[in-house]
Amino acid sequence: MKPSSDARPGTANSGKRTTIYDIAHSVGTSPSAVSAVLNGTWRKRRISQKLADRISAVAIEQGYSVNLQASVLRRDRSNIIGMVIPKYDNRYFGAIAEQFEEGARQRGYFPVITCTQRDPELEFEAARMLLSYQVECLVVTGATDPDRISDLCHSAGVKVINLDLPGTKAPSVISDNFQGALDLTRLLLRDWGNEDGRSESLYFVGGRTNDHNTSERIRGFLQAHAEKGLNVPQTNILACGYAAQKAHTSLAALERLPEGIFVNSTISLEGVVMWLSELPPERQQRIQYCCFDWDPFAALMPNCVGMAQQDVPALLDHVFNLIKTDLDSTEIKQIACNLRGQRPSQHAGVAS
Amino acid sequence: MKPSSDARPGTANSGKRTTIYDIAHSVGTSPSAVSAVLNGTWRKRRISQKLADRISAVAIEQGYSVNLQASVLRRDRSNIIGMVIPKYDNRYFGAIAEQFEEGARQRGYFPVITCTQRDPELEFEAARMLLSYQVECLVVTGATDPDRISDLCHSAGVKVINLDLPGTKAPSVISDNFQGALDLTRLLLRDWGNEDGRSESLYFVGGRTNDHNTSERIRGFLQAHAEKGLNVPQTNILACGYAAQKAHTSLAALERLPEGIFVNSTISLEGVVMWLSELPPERQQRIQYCCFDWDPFAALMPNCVGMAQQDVPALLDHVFNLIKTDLDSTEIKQIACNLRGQRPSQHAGVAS
DNA sequence: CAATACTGCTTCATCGATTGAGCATTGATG
DNA sequence: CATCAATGCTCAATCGATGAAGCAGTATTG
Repeated sequence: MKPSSDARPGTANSGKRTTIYDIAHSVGTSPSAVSAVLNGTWRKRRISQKLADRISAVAIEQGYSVNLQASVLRRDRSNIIGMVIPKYDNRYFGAIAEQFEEGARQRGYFPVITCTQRDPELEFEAARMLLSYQVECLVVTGATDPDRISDLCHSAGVKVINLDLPGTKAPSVISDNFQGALDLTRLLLRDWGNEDGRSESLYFVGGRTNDHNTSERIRGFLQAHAEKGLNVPQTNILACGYAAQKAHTSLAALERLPEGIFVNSTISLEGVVMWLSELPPERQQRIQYCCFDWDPFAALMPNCVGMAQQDVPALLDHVFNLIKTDLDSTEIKQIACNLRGQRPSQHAGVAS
Repeated sequence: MKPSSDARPGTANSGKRTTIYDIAHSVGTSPSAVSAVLNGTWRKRRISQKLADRISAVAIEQGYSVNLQASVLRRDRSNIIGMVIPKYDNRYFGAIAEQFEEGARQRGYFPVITCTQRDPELEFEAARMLLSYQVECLVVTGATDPDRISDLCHSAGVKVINLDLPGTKAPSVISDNFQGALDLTRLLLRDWGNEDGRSESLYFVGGRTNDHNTSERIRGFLQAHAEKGLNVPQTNILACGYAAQKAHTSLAALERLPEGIFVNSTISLEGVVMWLSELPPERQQRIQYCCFDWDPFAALMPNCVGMAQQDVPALLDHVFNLIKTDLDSTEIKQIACNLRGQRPSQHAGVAS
């Protein structure tokens, strides 16, 4: 026997946590029998029903719970899977986090998520930390430099998957940003040049031109304009980063008001609606927008023509499939977005 | 020396993770020297600068990272603090999660958050799981039955703190729901009986009457009515739970349209605005609402008169203070909310 | 020059759970 | 009755990191 033999049987072992040694002592058996009973391998290890029952009873009575540090250390598998995510402050990342946890639990994993505030250095440090906790697999969501983290994981023999933003050194699962942006822009441009008599090209607000998603969305945005024979001046692309304030500032700096805006994320949209709300009502009403990503309130705002909702369940299904099949490609899987148009009745409300 | 001596020095130890034994072997020194160097205690343990440098170099070269399972098992402290949270799908819980992580990291802890989908059984299981990971402290956010989790933690000698919803067996940090609801209701009732000629009492939508926050908010709601000499019929309280769909259904079932609604959470508000958007525009415009909790888009919706934003930084400050001082009271600390009124220009927009 | 202090490292037990190997005991078989 | 198998359990090594104790060497002191 090893530790604390001062456990008073029958009373909650206050202070220190109960171990299998405490229980073995109370029951008068060996730690290995206790271990077998409590981790479910006791039938295989030929422990009698009677002893198993006694051990279980004492374990419950003393409020035992395994020390997973010890357990994981001994076994080869940790059952922990990690996720690095930039923020929790919008529906997209919120849904990813929730469904990652749910999917992980369903598959018998213990999920650990770390939020890294879009800070590349923190992303890397968080990944390192998760590796130290022996994660079996790491899902890197929306990372600025996913390849650096891929290298880290490979050298530790840990599976990595990129989500939302692709990398070149691990399989990636992302949305079909080009098609989504194309559809969304078409929706906003649908009535352009008709009844309303609008003819200018749209503005594009938010994101960073050097990130893959933004550049793909710009490509879709431009193609939709080309289809209509519209030319987009360089100055209409305001890829000002992912902060609400930046979008606000960029728009406020414009000399002439835009007629329509393609907003690159709900975060940027916060800045856009803030800016809109500061305009006089009659000017507000002229400005329509659409937004990549979905939010239940934003979708019902008066000037919102449509949103592209990323298919989070499908994204995570693919992630978990990759985890299972441990395919070690560097393929980029693209998932279609769901286009959500404005509800008709609200639309009517605006027109009044 | 203990494990894998087949490590080829100079190459990434593919497959298996590098351990201090591998490094000790490569450098030609002892594991304990390696341990001391890599965890920073080497000066205290009188390791020479020269040896420390060689060890560090090899560690970096081989991509070493500590096995925290082993490390935590050996030490008495884990540095892990856990949080159980119901959802990530709104700004309030999103902000709590983000700031919990940030605050924890600043204080040298490793935060682990688990999302439990408002499922009491999952809340309990998740808490149990976090205990198995040797958390030093557990923050239980918005739990249905926090006391049951408190018992669990006490028997394991682990500190617990309730956040958002109070319990009786651990210190709690919550918002001042009564005062917040009182202020918010007053705001919505401000013009009642004047220009608009409205005289009915408001409706209260969302939450559960048997949860502390909802009942406190109802108390504030009623008091604001009493101040105006308004009587609130029992049928105006629609505490239909925390799902958007429930709020929608409850409102749709009403025979007469309400003139004003106090919405108990942004989740419920989703159902409310959905319901509103389905009404004909001229009826929509008559219905004003306010909402406990804050969301940047919801705050700018045409019919929104105001929101009560819970003070997440202050809430978490108190949580971390409690963790530090390990006070074992069962006190309930209440934090004031910030009332956020509708921006004037948007208001004007609605009136037009 | 002996006693003492200091430097720089290694040895080994330990944290708690897991698991292959092995030891009694009982029952079945030829 | 000897042999073999099955049953029910215990022993002890192990996972990787940690740190108290200890052991050589070198430097300092009286």
